[in-house]
This record gives sequence, structure tokens and C-alpha cells, in this order.
Amino acid sequence: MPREYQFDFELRHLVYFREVARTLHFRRAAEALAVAQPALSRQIAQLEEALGVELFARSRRKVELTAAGRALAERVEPLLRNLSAVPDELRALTGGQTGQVKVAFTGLAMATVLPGILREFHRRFPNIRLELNESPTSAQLVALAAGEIACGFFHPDATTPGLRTRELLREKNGVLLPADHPLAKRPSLRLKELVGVPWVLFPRAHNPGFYDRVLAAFSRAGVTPRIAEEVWPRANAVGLVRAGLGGTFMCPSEARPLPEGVAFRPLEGPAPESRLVVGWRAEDARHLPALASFLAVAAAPEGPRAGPAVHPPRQAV
Amino acid sequence: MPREYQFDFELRHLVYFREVARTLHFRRAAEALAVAQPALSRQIAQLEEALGVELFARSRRKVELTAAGRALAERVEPLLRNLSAVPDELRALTGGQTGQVKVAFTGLAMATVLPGILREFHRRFPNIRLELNESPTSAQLVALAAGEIACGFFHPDATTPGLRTRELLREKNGVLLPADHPLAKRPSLRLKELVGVPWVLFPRAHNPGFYDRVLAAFSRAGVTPRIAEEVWPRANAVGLVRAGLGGTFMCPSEARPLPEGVAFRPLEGPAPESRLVVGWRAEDARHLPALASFLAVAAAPEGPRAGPAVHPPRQAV
DNA sequence: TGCCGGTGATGCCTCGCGAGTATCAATTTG
DNA sequence: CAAATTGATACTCGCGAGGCATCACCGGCA
Repeated sequence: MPREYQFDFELRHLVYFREVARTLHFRRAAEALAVAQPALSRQIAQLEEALGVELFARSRRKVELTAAGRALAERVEPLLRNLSAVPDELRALTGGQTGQVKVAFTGLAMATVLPGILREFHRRFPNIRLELNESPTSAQLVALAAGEIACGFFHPDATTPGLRTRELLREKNGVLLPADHPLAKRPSLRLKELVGVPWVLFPRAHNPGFYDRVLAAFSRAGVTPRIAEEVWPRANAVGLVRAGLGGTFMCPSEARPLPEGVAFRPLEGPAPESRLVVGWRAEDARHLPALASFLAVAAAPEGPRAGPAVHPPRQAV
Repeated sequence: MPREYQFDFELRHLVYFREVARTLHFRRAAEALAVAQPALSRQIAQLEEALGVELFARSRRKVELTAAGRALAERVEPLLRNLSAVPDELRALTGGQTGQVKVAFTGLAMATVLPGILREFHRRFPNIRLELNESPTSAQLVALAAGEIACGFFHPDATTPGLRTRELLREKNGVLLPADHPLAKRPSLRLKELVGVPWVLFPRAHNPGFYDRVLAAFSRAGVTPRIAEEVWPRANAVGLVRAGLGGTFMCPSEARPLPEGVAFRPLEGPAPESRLVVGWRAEDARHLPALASFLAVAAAPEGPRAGPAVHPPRQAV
């Protein structure tokens, strides 16, 4: 039996095409797909070449579907819809619609991406129960290795051996100050201007890598910070800052919405960078169906998140 | 409206999966797909990870489908079948089921891949008429530029400006000799052993680049060939060799089946390499529906060819 | 009519990943 | 127990998807 026809296009082309066919607008479609407009233009051109057919009639000012384009849109729409249901069906077969998953998270996760993930997850998998516990990065790594949790949202620093991770957030830190602090009058700050400001941190053992990078950033700026408090869980740091005990680092997304009595100021120049990832043991994803379902939401390549999409930037700053 | 679900796998994964699901054998599936076995293993592993489901139960010695694997196979099979019909449908819409295409070809094309392409093409597009003319590479390039032909099978040498091409064949030449020639007793030959053998070539103007590479190969081997005849069309060269006028270069595929009265011997060490491509003007493929249909067969990435599949080797020898 | 804003295409560059080669590890077979 | 078979792993390389900057072109507006 001769080998079946192989495709000279990919699902990506079809997904891109569908979006352009819907919006009839390359730039808006590109934005919705979270790619740059030239990339989208080229993929559409490739698809047209692969099919040997013009799909869009582009005048410089307007985009419309050709007859072939309309036909393709009609075929592609149900096809992608069907296909998108397949992964959940398969997980359902292996029991991935029920069960429970133990999940650990840090304060940053709960302050940013986690609520959106949980909402989406409970919509798609109402019968899977999550057991959620706030826990520092270091403890999560131990618990993952020991199999005590199936999945953690933490801040990667050292290499995470044997774990699969997906980055969810990467942001340069800004500074959280008491609202009445003199420096809070400035629209933005530099690290070296923080000399003398007492500083609120977290216990070093919770994430030594990041802790040390913070101190290193200070010392590169010629400042020796005075550590006023080490506090945990993270959410309590805001209270200490508001109480006037000092300042602390914070990601922009973590500072939205801004609590009363504190001010958030971005840092100019070099500043510590916070990364948030979701991590799990590679083999678990194939053996614990409920975990696979959770990861289908939490570690989706571009899963819909709460609020405006938060794209992890490609390169570090 | 939130962005629709995006896939974390590609059509390639599904095609690969289908083949493994059919054969239940990674090596044979890899061969059928014309990829190496490790590549296939990894793509399947990726698909399993993307879906969060084990698709195959591999013992070291046997591969079987899991329940999820069976379910996926059932979903994927019709889906790919449907999808493979789409390109032809679209071309039909724009008139790509009728019309005519002017095609030029060289002797090598007709001796190797062209018959298989024509058979397949007439099966899929019985109402498109081809106008086929044997023509040397140089003339084809002129005719393509002038729009006199829509598509040519030729031997690329210089750059082919403004043309889209796809490689169909790349082979090291061997030597065709009269069956009773003394050198024909040897199982294989070296270029320098051909000293003194009269040589049958094609008119230089037909493909100066290749012609000169042949002479250069001779001179690098320390041989100055005596050009006995320059003949065209190519098929006539066999007659001259059989008549004892001399030897000529020939690709292994071109020498199958071997005509009476001649002997084909591979060359050891460096030897001229023949390449065959199909070429067309990029914009024509989108504006001439019948051409698009022809290219869907002739320039398919791995289209079924006559006889055992001829894969153009990845790197030159 | 000329300027400006919006739109899709093009050129150049980077980097991630698919695929190739070589090799390993495990199991069956004689 | 040796040899063959088979899927997985380590590494390296090259292609191409995608990013950024810019162009070419068109419409609207004063």
C-alpha cells in the first residue's frame, strides 16, 4: 500500500488562517494570535502557496476572502473545533475528568496567573478537586521530588533537575514603598537611590538563589540594604510596607490592583527579575490523568488567562 | 471574545502517530514516513506529552495501542482523510480541474520520475491536458522566464532567479559503456581509468554549468576526455554507446532498466552529480489553477512516485 | 493637493527545534 | 550465552518561524 498523502502545511497555518478569515485584518489577527504581523503574513502566503490557491483578496486597504478562502474557512472551522476537543476526550478515557491534584504555589502565583487558571480549570474539569497550598519554592522542589505534590507554581533559579517546567511570567521588579515615603514622590527610581531604606524580604531559605541575586543587585548598585524583616507568606509583606517598616521588591503584575497606603514605582536600569513557572515531574504527566488535565490548562502554550494576556517576554531584560 | 484554544501539537504529530498506529512498529513506520527512527520516537513522545496521555504501550519488544491510543486513531484517521481532500477541492473551485499546462522536460526526467508523476496526475486530474516537450535546461529557463511554458523539469546549475524549484532527484553519475568494452569487465571504475575512452556528451549550450563540471571532474582526475559526439535528445546517447562510439555518464536510476548491449558501472571516488528539479514561476502557481494542480502532484513534498520511492538525498556526496 | 495615519509586504537576523548519526539498553532467539 | 532486533538517548547541525525595522501604498482630511 503506497504511503498516504502528506501535508505541505501545518495546523499552525490553519489556525492562523482561521483568525485572519474571522477578522479580515492581518494586524488584529496577529495580535489575537500573539505573533507579529509579518510572521502572520508569511504563514498565510505559505498556505496559499501550498494549496496553490489565493485565499484572500488584498487591496492595500481591505482584505476579503476569495471563493476558495470561503470554502477553506467553512472546512477548517469545524475541523479545528473537533480537533480541539480531542485532548480532553482522551484524558477523560484515562480517568482525567475526575480525581484530585495536589498543587503548591507561591504568593506571586496567587497574585497573578493562578486565579485565571483556576477559573478556567474548574470550568473545563468540574469534577477534579484541587488541593492548594501556599509553599516556598524550596519546599515545593522537595515536595515534587518526593511525590508529595503533583505540581507547583514556583520561582526557578537553580536548575530544576528532572522537572518539566513552563514559564508563566517574567518581569523586572519594581519597588513597593509606603505611600508617604519621600522616594514615593518620584515617578521611577534607581537601585542606588534606595540607600538607607529598610528592606522587607522573605526568608532566604525559601529561595536562596533569588535572595542572593537581590543582594547582588544591591551591591552592584553600591548599596548595602538593611534587612528590616523577613516575612512569609508573601502577601504579608504589603502590610509591613504599609506599616512603614520599609520597602520591598514587587512585580508590576503583582502590584495590580495597588493596595491602599503603598506606592509602586518601577526601577530604571538593572533590577532583579522575577520568574514564575509551573513545574511537574515529566513522568507524572503521563501517568496521573488528573494532573494531565490540570496541566492542559495551567501549562497550555497560550492558554487564555484572566485579564489581558500576560506573555512571558522572549528575552530577559 | 477570548482567543480560541491553540494546539500544542501539529499535523506532523498526527501523521506520524497514524503511521505508528497502523504498523505498530517504530522502525517500519519511520521508514514509511521517510524519517529516521529517533525522530519518530521523539515526535510520538511529544504528542503523548502534549495530550497528557500514553498512546502506546511499549514493551521493549512490542508496541500496542492503549485505550487512548485507539481512540485517537479513530479520530485521526477520518480527520486526516478529510483534510487531504481539501487542497484538491479548493483548486477545483478556482478551475483547477480543467485546462492545460505546458510542461518541458529533459531526458533524465522522462527516464526517472516523470512517468510516475504523469500516471498519478492523470488519475487525479483527468481533465487537465498536458503539453509535454523535451527541451534542454537552458531553453527551459528562457521559456519559463518568457512565460512560454508553465513548468519545467530541468537540471539546476547556475542559480535560477525568480523561480521556485523542488528537487526530485540527486545522484552521483556512473558510466555507461558498450557491453563489450574492456573496462566493462570491472565491477566499478575510477574517473582516471577512463583515459582514452571516447566520450559522448550533450551540446554544451544546453547546460553549460553541468557540462563544465563534467570536464572539470575529468581534469581533476588527470584525464582529458576525447569528446566523440554531442548528441540530443539524451535518449540517443544510449544508441551511440551501444554502437561502440564511446562511453557516457548516466545516473543509476536513468540506467534502470538497462538497455541491451550496454553496461552500467558505478564510479568510485568523486564523480559528477546530476540533479533534477521541477521549476515554475512563483506567481504562476497562484494564478494558473491547472498549474497549481500539476504542482500538487509533481512538487508534492513526498508524493508517491512510480516504483520504489526515490528520496533525494539530503546532502551531496 | 499634500500630509499623515493605517495596512500589508519585505529584508535581515536570531534562536528554537526537528532531524540525522551514533550509541545504548533491554529483550528475544538460537 | 552470543547475536540480532528494537525503541530510547546524546549530540550536533541546518532550516525556518518569528521578531524588529522599514517600505510601499492607499485613504482621509484640511
